[in-house]
Amino acid sequence: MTELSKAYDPAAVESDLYADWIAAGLFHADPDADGEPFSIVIPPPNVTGSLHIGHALDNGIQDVLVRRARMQGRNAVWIPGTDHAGIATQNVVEKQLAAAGTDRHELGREAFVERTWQWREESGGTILRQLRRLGASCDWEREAFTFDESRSNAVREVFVTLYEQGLIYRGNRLINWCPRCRTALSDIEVEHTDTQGELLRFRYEFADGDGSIEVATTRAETMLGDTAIAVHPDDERYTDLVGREVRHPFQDRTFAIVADDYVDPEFGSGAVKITPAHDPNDYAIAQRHDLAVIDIMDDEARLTDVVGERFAGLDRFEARRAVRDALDEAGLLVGVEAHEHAVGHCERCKTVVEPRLSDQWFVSVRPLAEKAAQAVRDGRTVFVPESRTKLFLEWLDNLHDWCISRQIWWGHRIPAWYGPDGEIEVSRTDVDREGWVQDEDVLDTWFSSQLWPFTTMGWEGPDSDTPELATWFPTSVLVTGYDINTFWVSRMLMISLWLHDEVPFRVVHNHGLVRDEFGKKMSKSFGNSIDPLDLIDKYGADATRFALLRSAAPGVDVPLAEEWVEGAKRFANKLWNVAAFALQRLEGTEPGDLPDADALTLEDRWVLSRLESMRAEVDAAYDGYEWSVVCRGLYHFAWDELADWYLEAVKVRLYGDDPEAAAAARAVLAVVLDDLLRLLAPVMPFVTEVLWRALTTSPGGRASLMVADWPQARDTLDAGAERDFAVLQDLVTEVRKFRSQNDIAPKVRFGITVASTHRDLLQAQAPMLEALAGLSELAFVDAIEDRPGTSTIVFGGGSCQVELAGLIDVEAELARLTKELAKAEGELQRVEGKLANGSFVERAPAEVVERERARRGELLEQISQLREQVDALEAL
RNA sequence: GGGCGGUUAGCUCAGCUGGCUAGAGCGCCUCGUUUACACCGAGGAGGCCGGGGGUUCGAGCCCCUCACCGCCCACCA
Repeated sequence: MTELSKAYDPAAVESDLYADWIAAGLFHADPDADGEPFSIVIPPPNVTGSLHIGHALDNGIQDVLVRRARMQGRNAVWIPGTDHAGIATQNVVEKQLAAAGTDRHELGREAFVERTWQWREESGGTILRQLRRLGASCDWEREAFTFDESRSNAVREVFVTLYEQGLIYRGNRLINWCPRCRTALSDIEVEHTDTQGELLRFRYEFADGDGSIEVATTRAETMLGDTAIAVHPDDERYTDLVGREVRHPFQDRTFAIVADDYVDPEFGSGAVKITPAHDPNDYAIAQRHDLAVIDIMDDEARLTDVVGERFAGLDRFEARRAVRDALDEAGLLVGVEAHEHAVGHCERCKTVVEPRLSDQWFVSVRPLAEKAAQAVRDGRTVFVPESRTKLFLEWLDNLHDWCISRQIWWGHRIPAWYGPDGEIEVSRTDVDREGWVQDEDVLDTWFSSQLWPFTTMGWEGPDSDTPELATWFPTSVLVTGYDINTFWVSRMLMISLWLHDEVPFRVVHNHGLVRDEFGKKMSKSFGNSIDPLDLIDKYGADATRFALLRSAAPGVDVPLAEEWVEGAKRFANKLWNVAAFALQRLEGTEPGDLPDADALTLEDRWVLSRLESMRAEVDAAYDGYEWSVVCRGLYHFAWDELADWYLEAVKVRLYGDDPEAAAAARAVLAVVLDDLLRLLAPVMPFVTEVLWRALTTSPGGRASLMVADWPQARDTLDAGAERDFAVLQDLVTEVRKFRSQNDIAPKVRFGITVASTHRDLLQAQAPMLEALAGLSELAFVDAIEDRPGTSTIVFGGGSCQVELAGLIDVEAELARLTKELAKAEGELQRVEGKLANGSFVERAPAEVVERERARRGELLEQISQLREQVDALEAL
């Protein structure tokens, strides 16, 4: 046992405790150890990142899960690591180069990659270091990196396997291109935002000079690559025109009008200009009609020479204006109107994405998606909340092939080699032959992170047979925001089922996004973001975790304000003081067996019953990922029941002169506190550990709450005790109310005369009642006889009479009573109405009707007493 | 264009399969230096549970409808 300081100071204990846990090896797990396996792999944060509030929530939840699993005796591991984050990391290093007045091309590929590795050695560990501040109990000996040797071997193995199975192919197709990053992007790396643009209507003149046809576009510059005009085959306005040629106004060429179902006759003129190289729909039409494809832009989205001298070299946005002016000049512009439409932006740098035709590598996702969908439908992986399931399945159903090649340098190089005669070889080992060169591109970051649940356990190929895989794969649960279900969760499911015929995780727990206290998204630019490290500095890791989890429910966004974290710190401090009190009074009593039933007082039986009911509720909430319920249950029990009532009630015995009674009280208090600390430990690991160690002298001397047993159900539910205690609470509360409303100082003690059906109970508990309500004595009578100069306090179980002489302010008391009377009469009216309703009495369950009848009785009683009191006061 | 979620006290939210005399935290008001805690204690004020309709003995909870807000998905120029 140790003395506790007056207030809890998180900073004073957290780092030492964390070091202590590490030194004791408590985070490290052994696949061969006993216990039902439990495993989580961290969603690897980008090496470029630093801990933001969303990570704090995500990892806080994971830590809660793994800490509880350990206490439950499971063989639990939490594997940490980071993602090399291809484009994001490359951008960071490129910015540094730009600041230094150079760029990656000047540096050269090899030196650039070298430099990026160096950057990651120096700065890449930031976020994992910060996670330690949060208390994350990761098995740091197992830290992995998506781009380290083992993970890279796995990536190559998977690429080659899928290639051999025909699921990876190279093709010249229209992809999303970021002209700033100068790389291809997958569909989901494109963010669509509604943008106000212009819809330009203009005419193409027929080649024979006889008339024209009107088309519309939001991207005027693309007309420089038009190779057809499409109309709907059933559109009578144009039936005769199909097959006719139009002349390009700025280029010396003509092209035809074609008919295609894709065209919506209702939109615009019903005729669509077709730019196969720069629009996915147009590309599809071009394929159907065997149209020419003219690529008009370079990789920075500048127009190339093919568009003709007038526009060559212009940026696409300059060109948009230039083409518009040129059309106007040529008398072809029909009109310009404001037009809102969705424009795709690069997820990483927010540049407008350009559809572009190029040679890329793709994964054919259909077969993989089907397996994944089936596994989810079969419940082999379940989503929490369940409502995400449907969304996820629908998304899987509509997947397009996945473009996996990126024209950047930081990432896994594609294991394909090209021979001098255009041969391609995809290989597990480097091709080192004269004249052969490796593909310049690297793989999408998600290609490696999709393998994470098994590569972190040492999988590098079908022959891998590590104990980690045997024990911990599939993982137990994956914790992420719902925002990356598509990016990552889906791909892990697909690839894992495809390669192993096994789901990567049994549960996907989606939490929400952290928002500010008004529900606004936290963002640096908006100035409402909160730095979790600041919170930890100011309020402690426990408070930060508790505040986040307290408003977290599956799939629901989490609002957070700094004051709420402050509130959580106050909770930690409250616990601290509860324990401080206990330490003073326990006199060495250790948590152990409960005293015999006959040694338990009413408040003991009450608190043990409440404890058990809280334990059951909280335990179930842990199982259901209902974090706010977990937190609320623990908070409410600790503060409103243990501290406010039990501790106060138990003082009578602790300060009393009956040693046996005091010993029993101490034994119960020790057990209750011990269970509470255990149940709270996963959420607030630091303060609970300090207090638990202070309250427990373990024989080994170095025991930790981290590996203490998780509380089991106790046979202590006691409805009778709860009912009886509620009577006492009600009496105490009513007396306090009377005192407060009549401005009677706390020091002033007064006696009451009680008439109650619970006379024996109240009589037995008189010392406690006197202590809690500040009474000088309790006298008992069969019935209150109303007398002038007295007031009657009604409580749920009877009433008591107070001599008013010298105690109260008559006017104020009268006003209060009148108001209360009106309220009671109003409610009586409601109850009478219900009971007067024949069908209610007939059809409602008997117990419900009975409850209303009883309520009527109580109200009648209360009203008559109130009336008597009013009369009595008025007589004064 | 499609889908999902929300609308309950000043703010942020709980309210499970309909029985609520609708709760919590923060904020607000009054009182209080009672020997665990002023990072506290006691008490209090404050809600036509978004609008309208329906089902039911009974609706914050179920159904329909409208309004507003938020999010996700989407290759109509």
